Amino acid sequence: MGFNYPRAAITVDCVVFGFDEGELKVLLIQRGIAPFKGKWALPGGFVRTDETIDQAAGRELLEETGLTNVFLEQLYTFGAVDRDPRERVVSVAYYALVKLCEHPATGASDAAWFPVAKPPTLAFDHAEILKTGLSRLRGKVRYEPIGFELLPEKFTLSQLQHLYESVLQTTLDKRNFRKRILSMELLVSLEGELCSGAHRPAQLFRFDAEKYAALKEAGFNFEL
Amino acid sequence: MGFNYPRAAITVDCVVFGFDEGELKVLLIQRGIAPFKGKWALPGGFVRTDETIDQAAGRELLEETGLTNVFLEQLYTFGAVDRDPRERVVSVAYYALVKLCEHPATGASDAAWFPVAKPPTLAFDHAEILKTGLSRLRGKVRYEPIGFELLPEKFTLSQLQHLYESVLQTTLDKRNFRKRILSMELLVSLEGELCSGAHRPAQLFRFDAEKYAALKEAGFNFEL
DNA sequence: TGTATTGGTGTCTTATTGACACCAACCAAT
DNA sequence: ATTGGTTGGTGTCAATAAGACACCAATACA
Repeated sequence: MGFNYPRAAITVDCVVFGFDEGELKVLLIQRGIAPFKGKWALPGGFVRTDETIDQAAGRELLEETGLTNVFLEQLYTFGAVDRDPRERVVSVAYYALVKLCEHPATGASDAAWFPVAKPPTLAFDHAEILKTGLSRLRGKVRYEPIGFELLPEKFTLSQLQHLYESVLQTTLDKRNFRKRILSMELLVSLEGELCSGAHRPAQLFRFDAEKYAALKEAGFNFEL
Repeated sequence: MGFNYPRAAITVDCVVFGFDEGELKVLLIQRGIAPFKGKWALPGGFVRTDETIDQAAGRELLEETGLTNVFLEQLYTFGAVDRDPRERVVSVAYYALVKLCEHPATGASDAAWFPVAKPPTLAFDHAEILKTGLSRLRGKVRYEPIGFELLPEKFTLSQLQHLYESVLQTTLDKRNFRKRILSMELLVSLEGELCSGAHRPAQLFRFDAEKYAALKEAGFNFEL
C-alpha cells in the first residue's frame, strides 16, 4: 500500500549558527521567488532521489551559502500539512555551527547574518524551526563540547566564556569558569601564542578533539 | 524547482518501549508481505497527504498495535537511499512509551514484545532505528521524568528503581535513590494503598504531573 | 606618566554526592 | 506456633564539588 498515493515533497532546511561580536547569529537567505518573495528564510532545498538526506543538507548549504566542512547535524522533521502554501512539503531540518571568523564571506549576496535574538520575519514555519534549533543548541552545548565549533581554532578563555554566556543567556564567574574548563584538560595551551589588543595579551588555546574522543570512549562526560 | 522530480515516499516507524518482568521490551510486528516477509519490523506505514507526521505516527500505532493515548515523540529521520529495496523511502521514526501492565493485549496477533537486549533480526534498517531509540531513551530518562510512562499509574519505589536500573544498565543504591527521588517532591504517597506479595507490603506512589509542569515552568530541572 | 581595559590567579564556605547495615512486615512451609 | 525467605524501609558521615569573592598584571593610547 501507499505506493500510488500522491506524495509529499521532501526538503532540507539548515539553521546555521555563527558567533561574532559577542553575539549568537543565524544565517538567512532572502527569497528571490514566490512564495514569500523578499522574505528571509533558512537556506535549504529539495532532497534528490539519489542522495541521502544528510548529503542533501550539506549540498544545499554549500550551494546557497558557500559553506562546507562545518558541523552539521539533524535537528527535527517538520510535517504540518499546510506549512508550504503550494503543496505538501515535509522538511527535515538540520543545524550547523560555523566558525564565523574563518568563513567571513557568506558567498551569496542574498545571504546575511542576523542576531538570533531579533531575527526578521521568516518565511514558511522557519521561525519555529529556528526556535527549535536554538533550543537544541542551548541543550547540547552543556553536555557536548560543540561550542568550539563556533570559535576559531585558536581562541582565548574569555572568548569561550563569552560564547557560553551568549548561548546560555547567563553570566558566568570568570575564575570558576576557567577552573572547570581547564580541569577537564581538553584545552591545549598554545605556548608563546598570544592575542594582543589595547590591553594585556591573552593566552591562546585550542580544543583537543582527539583527546576528547578517547576520554568519551572511556566513559568521560563533558559538562558545562 | 523540485516539483517535477520523482519523489520519495514518506513513512513513519515507531519504536514502542514497554517495561515488564524487570526488563525493557520493544514491540515488533511480523511482516506478512514482501519485502522481508516473515521478518520482524517496527510498526509503521505511509504518511498520508492530509495528516501531519505526528498524526500518521499515532494512527499507525493504533492500527497496527491497538495502542492509543501513549507517550509518542519524534526520534530521528532516516533517509539512506537504499534503506527500502523497492524504492526511495524516507522514514520519520518515533518512539513510544507504554504502560505495559495497562495494555496487556497487543491487539494484533502478529505483534509481540521482545527484550531490547536481544531482539530478533529486523527488517530494513530497523535495527539501527531501534538502537537510536534506545540511545535516546537512555539519554532522556535522566533529565526528564519520562520513566513514569513505562510504569502503572500506581507504582512502588522499588519498581521505579528497577526501571531506572534496567534502562540505564546500572545498579543504584536503594537509600540514595529513594532520598533523591523523594526530595524532588514529585511523587505522591498513596496513603493506605499498599502492594502486597510474599513479603512486606510496599507503599504505592503516583507521579504528580501537574506539579512537575508547574515546577518546570519555574525553572526546575528533573535529574536522574 | 597615567589611565583605561582586559587577563590571570586562590581560598574558604556550603551543598551535594556516595558509601554503608540493620530491622520490619508479610507469606509459606514445617 | 515457630522459623526462614523475601522485599520494604530508614540515617549518618566522609569526601567531593560548587559557588562566592578581590586584587594585581600587562598592554595601548592619550
